[in-house]
Amino acid sequence: MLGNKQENVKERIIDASIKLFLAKGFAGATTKELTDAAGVAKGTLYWYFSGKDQILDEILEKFSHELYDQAFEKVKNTDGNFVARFKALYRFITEFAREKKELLLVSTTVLGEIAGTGSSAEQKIRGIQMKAHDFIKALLDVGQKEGTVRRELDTNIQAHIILASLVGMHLEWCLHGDSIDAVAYARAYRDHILRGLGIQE
Amino acid sequence: MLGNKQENVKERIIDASIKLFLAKGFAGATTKELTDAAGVAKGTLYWYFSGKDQILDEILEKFSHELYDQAFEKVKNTDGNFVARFKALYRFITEFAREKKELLLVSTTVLGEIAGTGSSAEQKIRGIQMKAHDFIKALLDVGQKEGTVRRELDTNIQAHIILASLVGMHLEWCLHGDSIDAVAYARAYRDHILRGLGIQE
Amino acid sequence: MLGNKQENVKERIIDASIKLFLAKGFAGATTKELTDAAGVAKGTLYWYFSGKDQILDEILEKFSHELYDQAFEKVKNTDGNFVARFKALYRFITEFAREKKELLLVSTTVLGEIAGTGSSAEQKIRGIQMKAHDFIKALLDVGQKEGTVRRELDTNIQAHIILASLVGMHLEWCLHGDSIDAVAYARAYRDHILRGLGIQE
Amino acid sequence: MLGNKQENVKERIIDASIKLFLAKGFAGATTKELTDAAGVAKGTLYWYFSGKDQILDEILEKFSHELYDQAFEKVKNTDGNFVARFKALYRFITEFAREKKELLLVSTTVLGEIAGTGSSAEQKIRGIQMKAHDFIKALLDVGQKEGTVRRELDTNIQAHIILASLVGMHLEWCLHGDSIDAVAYARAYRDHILRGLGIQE
DNA sequence: GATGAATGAGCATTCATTCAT
DNA sequence: TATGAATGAATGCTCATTCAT
Repeated sequence: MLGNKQENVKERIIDASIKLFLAKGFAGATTKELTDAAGVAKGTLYWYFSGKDQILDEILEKFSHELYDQAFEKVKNTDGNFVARFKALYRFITEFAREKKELLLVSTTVLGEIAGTGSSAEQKIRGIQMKAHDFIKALLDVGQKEGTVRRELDTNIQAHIILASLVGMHLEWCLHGDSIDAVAYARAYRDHILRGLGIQE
Repeated sequence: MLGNKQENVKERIIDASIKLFLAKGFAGATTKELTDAAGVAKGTLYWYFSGKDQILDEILEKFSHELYDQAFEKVKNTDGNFVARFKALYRFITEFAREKKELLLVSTTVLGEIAGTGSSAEQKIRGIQMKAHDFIKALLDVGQKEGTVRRELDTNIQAHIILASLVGMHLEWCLHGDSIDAVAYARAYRDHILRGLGIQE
Repeated sequence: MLGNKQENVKERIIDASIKLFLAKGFAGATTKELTDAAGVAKGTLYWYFSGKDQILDEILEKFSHELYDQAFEKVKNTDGNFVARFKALYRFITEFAREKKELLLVSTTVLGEIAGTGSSAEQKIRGIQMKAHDFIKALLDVGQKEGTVRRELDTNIQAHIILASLVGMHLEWCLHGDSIDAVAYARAYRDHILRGLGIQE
Repeated sequence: MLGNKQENVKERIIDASIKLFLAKGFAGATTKELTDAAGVAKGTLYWYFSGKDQILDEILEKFSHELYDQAFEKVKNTDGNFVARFKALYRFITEFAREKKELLLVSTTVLGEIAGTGSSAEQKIRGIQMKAHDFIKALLDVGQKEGTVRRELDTNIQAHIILASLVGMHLEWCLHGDSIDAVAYARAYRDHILRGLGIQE
């Protein structure tokens, strides 16, 4: 089908862009590199996207949908107390990180580059972060009610801390990815956060 | 003295660069903007620096020296157990963050942009992170020996986690700086990490 | 009939092109705009025309035929002296300008854009102008013989002047079309030219 | 002096642009051709101008000042009746056309190309034309009061006609410049207009 | 030391044209 | 006939860097 082929080209451009934005930054990756890597002509980029900006936008959209939306869905369908739900969330994110490492990393690393530019990508990232923050805060609130999460903690701040920890962890993976045992690291990180919330296993 | 004036110009360029790299990213800030903000002519930049790259190098050098070297010095001169020493470290970093917010942030945010480029700035950042990691690991090792830090934790991984948390925290400040009570947030973050290490206050 | 439909498509492309060349100039109007306005796909343009250039060629052809050829025919069939024939010519042009304003204007306005390019369109415009010049000169020569047009005037130059006046008038309509009473203006212009030829009404 | 050299470069770019806009149209002349013809690098254009548009703006500014402002000044300082003043105006324009042929022509030929674009150049052209129209109308009004210009003519329309005639004459020069005896043509044109105003020599 | 005019490689983007369907 | 995805040369423009003054 035509539809398949078309989507294929668009997908190839996005995939190439994810890899190149990660390796060279958003500003550092040129459209020529993008299209060369995708195996299409320069002009083809502009048939599928309005410009470089929109590629980043679609990457973030994809990230938001594939990671957070699905993660939240997963957690909603998980029974048990806060610990079980947080572990489910963490497991999903860790698995995602293994399969779609670059998609996760590019969303994190581009963040510093575009923060403060007022671009539509920045709006989108802020939106994603806000949604994630609110979701985690709601999770923590339930955790406090059921007595799993320490009562005296400010769930708003703790949600910020958890998100910041995740972002920091992703950046570490980006910088030291090869020299780290990702599975052990992720588990240690998860337990660190749980202890930080006053939860002893 | 001439010497003073020279240093003054160089310092002005660095200060302007810190602000602009933070606001627009490294690639996004142009040399014209840098020199305009510093109040010098375009050519002057090349009297003091070999190019844009070297400005970033010197910023990272400055960051490494002013934050980590001094922080480590401070901690070395602090008596008491791990908790006291970690709090001293954390206090220094927090105070630094208040006084030289941009210097701290630019070092963090530029990170994602240049990771994977193989530039000299990337080497420098990796070096700084490694030094910081080793220092914190050593701190944790001592903490384990004195019984403050949980024995079963892998201090190598925990050092990574602590560093990642700091980086994540700085990025949060960068993105949501205005809507966050920095002092309360920093204290909560510190205690979160301590609990993550198995330390109950 | 298929034949009808084909002509219809071609006609639609030409009509859309006339409007767009007028609004945006020849170089300023893109093939996408042309085909969008005509309601056909981009590729279709190349079934009916060899390229953008040929559209302009056909517009000029159409213009040459519909305006000048018919105007000359009309004048040839008009009895009476020079004044009657000139008025007939002028009336035809004015009526044409009312009905097919854009066709007339595009032929005039594109002129400046393509003059000196050596394109086939330029050849065609020169040819049209030359034909018009010769026709008007012949008209003036007869006028002189019958004693209507002043004897001492150089009919070659006067023909140039009349043509230049027509072109200038059309450009004025293009620039100030809305703020001008076209009928009064055209009549005043006609009488101005007649007086310029030494003819008092 | 530096000032001289700088002005020289800017002047060279403007002169080259006038020639190229005339030969290839505004859209048809590329920045590379402009800078090659001026003997400077591509980037230099952007040191002196904000872009191609601004070159056209400055050309029109120059045209407005050098032709109309000075022509109007000349006419104001001319004694005698309308005929004397109109001849002075015409003489100035004709002399200008001989010395700065291209500047005059480019202002006329670009007109059709940019009409309707809403560009700043279009605003400027309209402004120039309006100023010229008002000036000529005022001249005609005085001519009517002193009894030189026919009373029953609408000076507003006659001013339009005179301007349109001038524009048409310039375009003729552009198209048939080489095959026309400019001096004889200009004089014939002038007398044609005067007769059109009801003035017999 | 300091300037800023000048450079030109490189950038994102446009668009007339082609061609498989 | 008609389509529209794909092309790539060409465009206007940017910007790190150089260098004569």
